[in-house]
Amino acid sequence: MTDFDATRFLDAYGLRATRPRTMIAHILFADGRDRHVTAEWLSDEVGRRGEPVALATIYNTLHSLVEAGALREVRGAAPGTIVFDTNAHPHHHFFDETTGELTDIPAGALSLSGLPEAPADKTVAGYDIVIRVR
Amino acid sequence: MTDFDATRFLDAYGLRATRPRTMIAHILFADGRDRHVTAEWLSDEVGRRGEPVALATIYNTLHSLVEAGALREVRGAAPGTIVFDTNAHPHHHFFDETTGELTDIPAGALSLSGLPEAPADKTVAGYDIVIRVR
DNA sequence: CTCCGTGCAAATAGTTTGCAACCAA
DNA sequence: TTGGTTGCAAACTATTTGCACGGAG
Repeated sequence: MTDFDATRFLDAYGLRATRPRTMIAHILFADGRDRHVTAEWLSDEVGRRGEPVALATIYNTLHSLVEAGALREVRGAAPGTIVFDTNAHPHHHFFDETTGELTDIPAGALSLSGLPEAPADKTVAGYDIVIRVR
Repeated sequence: MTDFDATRFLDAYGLRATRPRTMIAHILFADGRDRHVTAEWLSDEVGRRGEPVALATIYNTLHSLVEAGALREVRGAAPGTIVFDTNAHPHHHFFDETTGELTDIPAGALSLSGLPEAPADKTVAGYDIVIRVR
């Protein structure tokens, strides 16, 4: 079984260990796998495992986790849905236009050459590369 | 003045020259500049120049133009809004996280090395690079 | 004349907010 | 105790759809 300690995990990110957050942390981080989840999927999954959590709380928690740095919001997926990535480190994605599925591109498999300068008095905060496949 | 012929332009893309389409073509393509527009901005701009057009028609037209290849949908901008780019050729963008503004990156200023293989039986349809600045 | 395109209003989808009740520290 | 959290329902934003009317070819 998993020896994942959700309370400790949340604590490390400065978040109180409440019931919803504990469940969500388990689902997302217990096995250390990289996941791409939507609020809706997560809500369903929470329901499947026990007491449901209000959708608004799902969003709250996801955003808290993003802010804390445990999760990353992925841009470039189908418009109209936010995808959260349990891999918070910089990396890029395949986006399958047919299925809407998002897959990681193995780190280091890809790099940019000639990163242009940011416009005046702006700094580059990062970059997202989405390879669209069909 | 502009010698832009919207009817001819639309015709070239196989689209009938109706009033809404003519107005939109003028706004987007008359001066040949590259533009990033949202449906809402376009709707306002149409209103500013004369008879308004139903928002649904704005969307219809934009999608027709995308399908025809005159316009490109940009992924990776602020979630929840579709941005249409009058530059239909492959190129990439700066996304200003503060203002939500999208700017073109001069073509050729940027290239990708080590484009990874697409997952099994998929083909790469293209890629979008968004450089986030702050 | 015919059919594509349009306008309107209503429907959706996804996400956010306001606020009272609640509970971890 | 007390301020951070939650749940619910209602609000919102962006986009899409259904359907009758209208105009381009």
